[in-house]
This record gives sequence, structure tokens and C-alpha cells, in this order.
Amino acid sequence: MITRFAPSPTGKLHLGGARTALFNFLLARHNGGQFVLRIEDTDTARSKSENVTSILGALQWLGLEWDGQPVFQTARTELYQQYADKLVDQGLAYWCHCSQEKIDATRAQLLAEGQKPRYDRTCRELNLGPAPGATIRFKTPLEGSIGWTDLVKGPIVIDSQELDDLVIFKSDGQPTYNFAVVVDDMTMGITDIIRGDDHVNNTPRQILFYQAFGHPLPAFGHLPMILGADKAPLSKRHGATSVMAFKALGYLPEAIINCLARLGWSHGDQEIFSLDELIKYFDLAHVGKSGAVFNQDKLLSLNAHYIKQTDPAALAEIMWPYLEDKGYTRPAGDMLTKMAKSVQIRGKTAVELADLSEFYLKTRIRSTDYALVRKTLTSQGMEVLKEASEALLHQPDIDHEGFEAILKKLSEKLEISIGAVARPIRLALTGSMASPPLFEIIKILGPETVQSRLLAAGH
RNA sequence: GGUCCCAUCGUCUAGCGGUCUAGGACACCGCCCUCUCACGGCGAAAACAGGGGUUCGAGUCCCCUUGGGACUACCA
Repeated sequence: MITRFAPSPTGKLHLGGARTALFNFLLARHNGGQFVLRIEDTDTARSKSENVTSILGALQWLGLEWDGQPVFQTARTELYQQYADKLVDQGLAYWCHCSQEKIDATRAQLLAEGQKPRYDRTCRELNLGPAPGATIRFKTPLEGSIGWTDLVKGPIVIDSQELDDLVIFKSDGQPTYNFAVVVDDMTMGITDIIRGDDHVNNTPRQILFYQAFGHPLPAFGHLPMILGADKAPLSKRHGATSVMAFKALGYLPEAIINCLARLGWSHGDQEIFSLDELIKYFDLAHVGKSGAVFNQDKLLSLNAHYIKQTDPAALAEIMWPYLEDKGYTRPAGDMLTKMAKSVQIRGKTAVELADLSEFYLKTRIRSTDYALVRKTLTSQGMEVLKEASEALLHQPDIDHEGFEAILKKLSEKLEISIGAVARPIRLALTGSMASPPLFEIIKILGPETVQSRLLAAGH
């Protein structure tokens, strides 16, 4: 089995493309086959090499390793030419000298008469040769039907009268998409073509070409589209859609893979899948037939799950770039790991992790919420800070139990609730009312920083 | 317009004729836990688009309607 992913480098790798790549990857790996890449760059006006780099980078980041070297269509023009010539020689295709204007005119006329707009096949039996501005058209059978059993949609049949005499070679000497794809898939030995729903209508045309070449048909499977919240196909206007944009937002590749896999595929009630598990369980039989709305909340929750799963040291590395962006210098030793661990269950993205742990690195804690400061650092609050500072001074290596005891003692001494004791300390230490547990913060920050922050807030 | 595809909670989905008074997950709401925020635990609410068949029996099979979508290029 050989599957392929064939992006055109007209943009970055987006969610839809990533899922197509994932399913092809999974199908191949599940069956011990190959997964290859083809870059469809024949649209030279819109194709950019930096997009190729970025698409390959995104696939790598996701962990979708491909076999061999990517094939570039622009390097194979001669091959397409040979195959087109073959069809012309066999009388299965023909040179067409009709001008674009003429074709447009007949199309418009047919449309006006309420008929199907199509080429009128003027040149079909004229046996013309090459000429400037000429195209090569395929002799589509005038009758009969074309069908295949789609791997995800089931049997599909279409009347060949629905099809025009397709142009296979453009007047600029480049093959058309449908033709190039077939030549590529044949010569690359692709056995299973898994692609987006939008290609269902291309399939009968491509089948015609396979038949013309006397080449066995590959299996086709068409994946439903990924939609935005408004049920329209996912696009830029739905916000972040490129894989790397999600990386920048602090999402983990495991979460994106898991999320994408569950968009249109299922394995009973299981929700969490590692890439290895996906390879083990993946099958086309459980791919759904209808479009799926991409739900970023679900991705977020999956991301939170994988963040919780990640080893704190590794998480520190994932989180660090975002802290670095804020202008901090990297702390020494395992400080960063401790920080990551303390916010691990609180942050749902690497960005949130950085935001939540930022207070550890600040040189000065300041809250801009003045109302809160006024409410918390009352004379009583100040008293708490002073007392806490003294209590902690004698117990720098505090643990949960020990800190609870200190809080309790203070609460009894000052005759206020435990919460009222904790509040000013939390504000002094973190600048916020939401943070990891105080004893944990104290341990990570160390006695000197704790003292100075308590004192600084006391003024 | 024509051709093709699709249709279960708000969303992703399980379901492959009887085990469905329809299960799971996310989100939402409530309760518990608790030094805050979270995590976690427990619970609630929430769907078979509509209409005809077939069958002893239909979410599951067939047809129609409705509603979505794709394609209809010398774009990929």
C-alpha cells in the first residue's frame, strides 16, 4: 500500500490539509505501507517555495513522517507531455485549435438556451496537430457510466455524458490538474487515494484517464470537509486555521493530532489517542460521511490533557520560548521545571503556562488592580504580612503541612479566617488573587525572594 | 440550473433491525473538595430534520420532501 499527501504550496498547512495528511499517514502505517509526499506546484503564479518549507516543517512538527523525497510536479512536465502524446497517438485525445473566445461564446449560448455549458467538440475528429495556443483535449466517451466504490462514501456512479472533453494540456504547455494527478499517482504507484470531499467530482474524470492508459484503478476515499462554527468550510475568516498558528498559540502537536483524528473518525467511545494508538486502530470503515465542525474548545481541552501528561522538564522547554518573548532571562538550575510543574494543571496552552508562571520571574510584584490592593492590604493585611514574614523567616523550607500550621496560627492570633490570612500573602507574592498553592510558591521562590516580596508589599 | 455527496444532543461522535426509556466527549449548569485559581469527583440538562413505506419490530433498510455542501475552468 502506498498513500500520498499532495498539497499545493499556495499557503501554509491548514487544519484540513493536516487531517488529510494524517489519515493518509495512518492508513499507510496501519497497513505497513508507504506514505509519500507530492508538491503540486504547477500553478507557478501562486506557488511559493517558502510555503513548501513551511508545510514540510508543519508535518514534521506534527510527527507525520513521510517516506522518500517529496515529488515536485514542476520537475515532471516532460513526463506529463509523454503521457499526453501517448493518448493523442492512440486517438484517445486530440489537439484542439478552438480559441478561448469561441469556447466562451458557445458556453454562454448553451447557457442561454438553458443547456449544460460545455465544449462543442468541434475539433474532436479533425485530427489536428500542435499549434500555438492549442490545447490537448481528452475524448470523453459519449455514453456509458463511470463508477467506483468509495472507501468512505460507498458506491458512486455518474453518467459519462455529464463530462466534457476535458483539456489535459493547457496552451502554455502545462498539464491540467486532473491529468497531472493521474500521471503522478500512476507512476508513483499510489494504491489508495485519500483526499478531501471536494475531489469527488474529479474522480470520474481521473478514472477515465486510468482507463485510457489501461492502468488498474487505485482505491479512492473521500474525506468530508472540516467546517467552521457557521458550517461553512473552514477558512481564514474563521481565525487561526494553520497548524503553525496553533503552535504559536501554545498548542501541542499531540493535541492537534488527537483532535484532528476525532474529526470524522471514531473508535467506539475512546477520546484520547496517542499517535501510536491511532496507527494501531485507524481504519476507513469508521470514517464518517458528513462534514465536521471544528471546535476549538475541544482542542483546548485536549491540549490541557496533554499538558498534564507532559513531563515537567519537557514542559519547561515548551513554555520557555513564550517567557523569553516577554523579555525574561532564563533562570538557573531546575527553577523553570519547578515553575512549569506548579502551573501544569492550571494552564491549557503553553501561552497560558507562561502567563501563569511569569510572576516567579518578576523582579517587582505590582498589581494594577488598585481597588483590590486597597481592599487586601488594609492595616490588618499589613499585620499579616509582617507576622508571616517573621514566621517564614524561621521556616524557610516549608511544606504543605507546615504552612497550614502557620496560617492557622496566624488566623487564631489575629482572629481572622484562614482565607483572610492567605489573601494578602498571595497578593504580595504573586500580584494576583489566583495562583498555585502558597506553600509551593514559597518553596520555589526561596526565602530571600519571599521576604523581600512580603516586605515590599508592606510599604 | 445540472450532476454528485451529506443529515443522531450547541459541537465531535457511538449506534452497523430488537440489548436505545439513544451511550461517550467538549462546552454549559449544580454539588463536593479547597489558602485563591485550577485539577479532581459526583450529578443535571441536552439529539435520532419531516413525511411515507418495508418489517412482528427502524436511529438503524427503501422512497420523497426539506436543509446543507461540493463540482460544473486552459485553478489546484
